Amino acid sequence: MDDAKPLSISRQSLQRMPIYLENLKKLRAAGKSHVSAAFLAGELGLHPVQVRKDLAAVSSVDGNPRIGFALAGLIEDMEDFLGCNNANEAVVVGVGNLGRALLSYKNFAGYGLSIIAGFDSDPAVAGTTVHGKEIFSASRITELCGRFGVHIGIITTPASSAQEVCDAMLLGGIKAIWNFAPLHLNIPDDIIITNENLAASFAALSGRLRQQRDAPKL
Amino acid sequence: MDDAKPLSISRQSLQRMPIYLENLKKLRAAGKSHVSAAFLAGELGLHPVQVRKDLAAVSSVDGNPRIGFALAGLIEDMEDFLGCNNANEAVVVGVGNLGRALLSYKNFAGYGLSIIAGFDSDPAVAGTTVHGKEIFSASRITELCGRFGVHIGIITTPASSAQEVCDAMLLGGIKAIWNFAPLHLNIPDDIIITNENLAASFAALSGRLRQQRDAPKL
DNA sequence: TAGATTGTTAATCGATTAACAATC
DNA sequence: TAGATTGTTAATCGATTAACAATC
Repeated sequence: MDDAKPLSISRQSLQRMPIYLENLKKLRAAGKSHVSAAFLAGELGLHPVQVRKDLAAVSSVDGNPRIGFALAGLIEDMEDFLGCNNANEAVVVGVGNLGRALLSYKNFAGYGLSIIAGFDSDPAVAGTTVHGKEIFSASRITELCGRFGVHIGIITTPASSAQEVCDAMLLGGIKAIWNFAPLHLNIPDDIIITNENLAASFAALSGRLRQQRDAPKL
Repeated sequence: MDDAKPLSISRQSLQRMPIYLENLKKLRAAGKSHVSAAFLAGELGLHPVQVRKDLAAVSSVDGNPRIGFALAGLIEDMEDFLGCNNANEAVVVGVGNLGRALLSYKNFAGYGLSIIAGFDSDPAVAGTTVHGKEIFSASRITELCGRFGVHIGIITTPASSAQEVCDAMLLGGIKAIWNFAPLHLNIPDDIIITNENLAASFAALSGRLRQQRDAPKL
C-alpha cells in the first residue's frame, strides 16, 4: 500500500523529469550521495515545492528530512519512470539536415531512446547510412515500421509530404509522433503527438523580445 | 481610442500566432477573402473561443459577424504583430548537424527571421560557409555580435561549452537566447530564453506513450 | 428577419506557490 | 534538542472554456 502513485502526471512535470535525471546523474558523477529538492530547485531555477512534488511523484521511497533524497535510488526510480531501460525505439522520415541531426544526436542514448533507421523519398539518399543507421526508401515506411515493431515516428519532411508520411506511419503501427513539419496533422484521437514547430518557436522568442522592448517599463 | 490592445499576451497565445499566420496565408493562396475563427479552430484542432481571443488580440479591426475576419487585414496585422517586417536577425553558435539544419532552414524567412552567421570553435569549420552564410571562429562571438547588432543568439553546442558561449553572447549584446544545449544556463533576469531540449522532448513523448499504454483504460 | 459569428463576462480547470505540521 | 527538509492541504494564479447578449 505504499506504492500508490498518482495515476497520471502533468505534462509539464513529465517534461521536467529528463532534466532532473540529467542533473541527478551529474551530481552522482560528482560523488554526492544525497540531494535535497531545494538544492535541485536552485540549480535549475525552479520552485522548491514544485521540485519536491515532481520527485515525490516518481520516487519509490520517501525523501529524508534533514538530508534529502538518496541519489542512487532516485536515479533508478526516475530511469524506471521514464522507461530508460526499455530501449524506446523510433524511426525518422526525412533525412535532410534536421533528420541527420536527430540521427546523429548523442543525448538520446542516456534516456534509452534510439532512432534505429531513417526514410527518405530521394533515391540518392535511400540506401545510404547516417551515423551507422540505414536509410530506406519512403515507400517502405508502413512495411518496415511494422516489421521493426517501432511505435514512435519522427517527421522531419517538408510540410507538403508530412500528412502522407504520417498516414503511412500510422498504418505501420506507429502510436506516437514527433512532428517537426510546420503544419497541423490530422490523426485519430488515440495517437500521441508532439509538435515541434521551429519557426514558430523562433518567432515566439523574437516576439517576446519585441514585447519586452516595447513595454513602457516594468 | 480603438487601438487599445492588451499590453501583453500569454506565452501560449504567442506560440500559436505563427501557426495561425501560416494557415491564413494558405487560405489566401487558395483564393479566400474571409475566414471565421470557428473555421480556423476546426482546421487546427483548437477551441473556437481560444482562436477568437487570439485573433482579437492582434487584429486592428473587429471581426465581422456573419462572415468572419477579412484575410488580408488579418495577415497584415499578424505580420506586424510578430515583427515579420522587422528582419529579426540571429546568430548560431555550434555548426554541427543541428546548427547546419537551422542555418539552412527555409521556413524562417516567412516570419522575417534570419540567421545571418554562424560560429564554431573547430578551425576546420570556421572560415567555411553554410547555406551562403559565413562561419566565424568562436573566439569572435562577443566582437561580432556587437558589430552585427544582433540581439538573438542560438546555442547548438555541446552542453560543456554552452555556458561559456552564452556568456560571450551576453557580452556582445545578445538579449534573447534560443538554447538547444541540454543544460540550465545561468543568465540575468532581463534576458529572455527559450530552452529546446530535444532529448527531454523525446523522452517526454515516449513517457506519454508508456503512460497511455500502462493506463488501466480510459 | 433568421442565423452565423462576433466580443465579453463569468465559470472551470490545471498547475504553481504558500503555509504549516511532521520528522529525522 | 534545533534545524533542515519533508509531504500535504489550502490559496493563488493563469489559461481555457462556457454562456450569452450584440451585430451584421
